[in-house]
Amino acid sequence: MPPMTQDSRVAAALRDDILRGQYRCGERLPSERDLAQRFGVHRSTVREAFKRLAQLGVARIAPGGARVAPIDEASLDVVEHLLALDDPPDPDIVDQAIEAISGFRAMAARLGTERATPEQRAYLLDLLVSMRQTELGHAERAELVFALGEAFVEASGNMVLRLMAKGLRMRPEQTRAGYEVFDDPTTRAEAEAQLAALSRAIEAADGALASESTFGLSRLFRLNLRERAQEPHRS
Amino acid sequence: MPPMTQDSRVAAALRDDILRGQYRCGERLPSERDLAQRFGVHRSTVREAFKRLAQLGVARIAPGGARVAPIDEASLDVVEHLLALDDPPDPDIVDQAIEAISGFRAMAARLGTERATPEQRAYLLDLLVSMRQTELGHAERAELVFALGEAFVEASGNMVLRLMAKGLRMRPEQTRAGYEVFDDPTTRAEAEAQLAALSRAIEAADGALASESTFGLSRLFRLNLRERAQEPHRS
DNA sequence: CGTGCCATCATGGCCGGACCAATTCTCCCG
DNA sequence: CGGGAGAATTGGTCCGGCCATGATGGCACG
Repeated sequence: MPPMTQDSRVAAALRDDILRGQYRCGERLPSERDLAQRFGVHRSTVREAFKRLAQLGVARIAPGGARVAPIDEASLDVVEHLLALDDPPDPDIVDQAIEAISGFRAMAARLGTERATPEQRAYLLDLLVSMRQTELGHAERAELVFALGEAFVEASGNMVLRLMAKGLRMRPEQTRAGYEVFDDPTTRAEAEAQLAALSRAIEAADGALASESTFGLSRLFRLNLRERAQEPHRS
Repeated sequence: MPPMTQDSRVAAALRDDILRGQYRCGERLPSERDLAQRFGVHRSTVREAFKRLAQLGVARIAPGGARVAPIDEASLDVVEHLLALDDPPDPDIVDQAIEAISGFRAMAARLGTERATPEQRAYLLDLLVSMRQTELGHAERAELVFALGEAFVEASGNMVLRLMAKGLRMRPEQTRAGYEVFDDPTTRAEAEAQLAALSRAIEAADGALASESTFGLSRLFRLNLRERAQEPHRS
């Protein structure tokens, strides 16, 4: 869908190389002229790719040579690419992302619950009712969980939150396994309890309770997902 | 400190124009050739600037014309520039940013508290003790508050959290007024209570309590800051 | 008068080459 | 072995040009 231009191709290749750790932090990348020859493009095309890498925060480009930037100078946007690097991605990265998303959802739930209009509140409760239906495939449930997060962000009316959410979206197939918590009777009961608490929180505009129950729910997903990731693949 | 290259100059000018709303969303930006003439640079320089804008997510560049992208396609990194646009910046943006930061700090406090090593826990408690000192200027207090947030993020050991934190840093002078809560006896008592709760949370590795008390503390700052912003300037 | 189609133009994508200043590298000298 | 001068490399910017693709306007037709 995105027009595959040459400069984006080059940028993607270099970005993935960097994120994969092919160049140590601080190490000099090949020169623009070298890369131009290697990729069979003009130097100005490589320069455009470099500008994107610099904006992404993975490279620092300066006279004398472009160098790999320390990871903590990167933009939040790199997370998306880190998760897309391999298939399956590094389970460690996935777990950290899920954990961050759990925390973020708790935060969105709090702010959203405190600010929601009556209509938004009704919609949120609607989503929760849907989620408690017995017969739901993992895909449908994943969609509801996603929609719930988006609804909280929307209800918060906070643009910064929206931008954060954008940087934290994961591909559905990477989270789907988490929803198996609804298959096991024990974990299902706990999930149901958290959903009930979340409903009460929304009705009462209780941000703290919304935050807690959302985090508890996300933790169930996360722990389940981590167990699944540690099992040997059966495909 | 960053070398002021021509392309970064052009990119900054266009970015600020866009963020200031000079171009409506979806509207076509001037052509590369026009801008090159307007800024007195070569077209390839403008192209490099465009690539950065595209990576920032504020412009979508395609054959036929570059267009302004909808705000929610932007990177979290735009927040920094939104806050730097005017002096003083739009109080609405500032308030949303502070709110998001409050939520983020609560989330970091939770994850950090649950994961901290004994050494990190000791350091966190140390910071809290420092913050409860009576004689502290707003600047020193601001530094401590900042350090506390960074310490929680560090303790969480979560890289995604680190990246989020980077996108949420505010300039000290924009938050300093919030620390006046320690001047008023009433709010000071409340702040002290939250700090005490946070200490207990860290000692007990109680993530939920850490989250609550951190959010409560941040809210004090935020409400105070908002009041100050609404007062007429006395400078 | 409205409408759909086609030629034309403008725009971005990319290329080849060039010059400069600053950095980095190399090698020789002390 | 250390240091400094000169050479090579590198990024920053510019020039001018070609191409394919969207945008645009005018013209013929209904």
